[in-house]
Amino acid sequence: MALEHAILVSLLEKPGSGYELARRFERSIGYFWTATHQQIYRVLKRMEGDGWVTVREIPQQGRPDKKEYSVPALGQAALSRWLHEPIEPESVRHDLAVKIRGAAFDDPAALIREVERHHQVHTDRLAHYLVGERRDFTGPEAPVTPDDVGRELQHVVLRGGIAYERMTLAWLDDVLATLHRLRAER
Amino acid sequence: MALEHAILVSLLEKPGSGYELARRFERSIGYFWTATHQQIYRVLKRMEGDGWVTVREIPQQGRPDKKEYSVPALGQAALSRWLHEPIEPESVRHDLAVKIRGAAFDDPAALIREVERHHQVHTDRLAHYLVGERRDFTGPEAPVTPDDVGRELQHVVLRGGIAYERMTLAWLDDVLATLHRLRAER
DNA sequence: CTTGTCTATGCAACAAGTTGCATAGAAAGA
DNA sequence: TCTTTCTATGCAACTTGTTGCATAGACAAG
Repeated sequence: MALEHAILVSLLEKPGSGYELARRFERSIGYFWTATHQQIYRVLKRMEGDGWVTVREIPQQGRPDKKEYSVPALGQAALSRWLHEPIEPESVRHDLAVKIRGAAFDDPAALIREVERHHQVHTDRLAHYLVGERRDFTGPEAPVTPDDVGRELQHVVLRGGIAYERMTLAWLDDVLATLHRLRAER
Repeated sequence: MALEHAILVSLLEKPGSGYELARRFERSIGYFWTATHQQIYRVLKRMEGDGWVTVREIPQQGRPDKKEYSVPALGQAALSRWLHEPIEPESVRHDLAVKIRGAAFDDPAALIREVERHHQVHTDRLAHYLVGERRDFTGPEAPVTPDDVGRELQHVVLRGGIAYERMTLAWLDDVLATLHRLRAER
């Protein structure tokens, strides 16, 4: 499982509670790794048992106490081990592609709205990435310190997200053009 | 679950056995939807129970009998229903992105080989797609018949795969350049 | 004053996906 | 001849991931 490792990375970048992790998985990290809060709480429990994370209870006034997790040496070692293992290039699960091929046995034109909806979602994601990029990665390049290494690596991952959204939008345009053409020719 | 629907699409395109489906899921369909043979057999059993597919036993000499599945009206109706439901834009699981961000807490240069390996895999996939495209989708465009609709839709999905691989390769080049730069600056 | 949202954690049940193993004959290669 | 690969199907056990629900105080909107 790589959820454990995604959590380790996120906690190394910044310690936080399960709840905070869940929100990060809806934003930055969630764009290339998704997880629900139930999953995160369960895995955190196991990781705590394995000594990969340590907890610090933080009492709060007016809201439930939170458990702030951070990563001790044992957890960082576990991450290192994983980093040195080869992994399989990702396997995709692309519902929309299945639908498009399936539309041959139904009405292809009926898919236009669905594709437009996806187009909108990806447009929004791209805009969101670009805002984040302008906010976090502009300005003069400072000399390389350990922190800048992390910043550079976060930036290259973000550039990947941007490239992915742009490619997807161009492809969805292609899909829409194809669906419109098929409808016109029918 | 969408595996059922991916199977319906594949069987509508061409009836076949569980074994044949498993192989298709390693090739064309598998590039946007993966499944192992155990999963396929199990789901086919359930779909048979639901009347979404029908079986025809085909005795063979010299090798085990095979069960050829095809899709009756009930299955096609199930597919239609799914096609008219909205779906969530896919959630990605991109191990490599997690590794890249994680490398900030280890040695980024150690990731170079892994990234190169992924680059090679995606280069091969792209080449494979391009061969398939030349084989199946070149030549003069025939007038639009129902079969051509399917062909057009398969082509636009394949173009999506090609665009994805090209984008990924460009991004991996960016990642490699970044990792080399960080190593040089260290 | 009631409804809804936010913070914060968690259990239980279920669905989906993975891994390991088993069978078994045919054909091809070492 | 022996081993491997291919065709063809399947069970059992396990790991992951999803869905529904529960608790509970604070705060904001209607």
